[in-house]
Amino acid sequence: MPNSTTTRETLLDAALRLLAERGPGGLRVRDVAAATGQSTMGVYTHFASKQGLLEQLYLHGFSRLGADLDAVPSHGEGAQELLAFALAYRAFAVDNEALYGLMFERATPDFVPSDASRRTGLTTFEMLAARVADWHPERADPASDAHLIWATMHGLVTIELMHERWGGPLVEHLSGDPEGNYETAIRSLLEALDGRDIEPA
Amino acid sequence: MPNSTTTRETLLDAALRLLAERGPGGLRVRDVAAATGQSTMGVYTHFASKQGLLEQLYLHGFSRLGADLDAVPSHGEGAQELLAFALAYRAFAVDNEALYGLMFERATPDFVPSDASRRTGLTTFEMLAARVADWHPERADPASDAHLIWATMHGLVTIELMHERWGGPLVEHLSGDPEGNYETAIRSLLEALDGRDIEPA
DNA sequence: GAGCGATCATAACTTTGTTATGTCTGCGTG
DNA sequence: CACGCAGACATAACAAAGTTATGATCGCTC
Repeated sequence: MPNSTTTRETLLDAALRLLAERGPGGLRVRDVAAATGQSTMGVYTHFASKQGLLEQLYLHGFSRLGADLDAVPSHGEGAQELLAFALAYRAFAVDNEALYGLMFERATPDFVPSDASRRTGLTTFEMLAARVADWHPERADPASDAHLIWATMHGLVTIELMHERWGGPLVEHLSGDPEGNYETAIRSLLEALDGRDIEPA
Repeated sequence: MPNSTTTRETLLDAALRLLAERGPGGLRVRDVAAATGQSTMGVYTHFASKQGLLEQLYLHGFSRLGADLDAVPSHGEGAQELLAFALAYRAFAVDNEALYGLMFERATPDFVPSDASRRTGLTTFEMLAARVADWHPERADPASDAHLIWATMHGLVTIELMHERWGGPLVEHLSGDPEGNYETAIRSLLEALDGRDIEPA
């Protein structure tokens, strides 16, 4: 198999490009193959099915997201570092909207990642949990805070992307500066969580 | 048109049932029609297209959600009332998983609600914003807090549903009592936002 | 050099949304 | 009362897209 991996990579690249261009709903097996000059069967020989192809894109997405999040410097002071982490998370979602849809939204109707792939995705959460644990080591249950923070990041990003996709007003109050709104919201949450310790009810 | 609206209702009911049974990806026009004893064309005469049918389900969902949220008593004391509101929001999502997917996730790939429908959805956010404004009238920008709270509710619910759908461990730490985890997270957020006022940095 | 497995093509099959076309019923009008 | 027309519904065909069946080619191994 001399260039078989290369062909595979070519197909993956084409799939990634088409995914980004046309969104998760517009990714067609025929087009992926045609974009590489192959016949439709190429996808099936290399990925067994559309599911298999999507799974590779899914894993690729987590690999990229993991790299982006790792690149956030960890020497920051507490909340500042977490804020940067959260901003990197949003940047990934905005810059890779379709991929984010595949990974975290249900943008591809019948795609269900395998257990192994899902476990890979888990590492992303663990990266966040580690930062949270660093932030407040004395907190009894950092995973609980990490859960809340992740849910907030994900919710904010999802709503922003929905906004962007649908053009129209969803929460018109928030149009204008999405990144600023996101930062404000995350800052609110972090400061709030910070204050909670200082002021133990 | 003697019983035409009735036929329409029958189709809508069947569609809702099939949506709940098989999820958004499993809703087929043929099956909706067949479930009512009609031919496929019945859907097209009454809803013009699958999009049209989905749009009615979308509106129906918001109607139901609005009723559920309105039913939350508004005489509660501040955060307590908002917590009940948030729990009602989650209950709707969990009890109407597929509908929630249609309304707020991208579970139906190519469905895009019309502007009018989207505006209807906006009222849900406004209901939350009103409660938040009641909660802390002195807050300068209640819509901003409402945005954060909605994003958090939505994020938590989305992650929980993803969990449930995929069976496997996503954040295994959180398996066990989803409603309890949700309540804890929301309570954290609300207490934290509350504390932020008392302690103005 | 023969066979075998992997890669790739052509073409057919299947599902599902959609459209074309026709029938029938009920109702308002001349 | 006959006419015709509009809406509801059926049958059947069409189109897009995932998939499978089948065959051809090429390289590698025995």
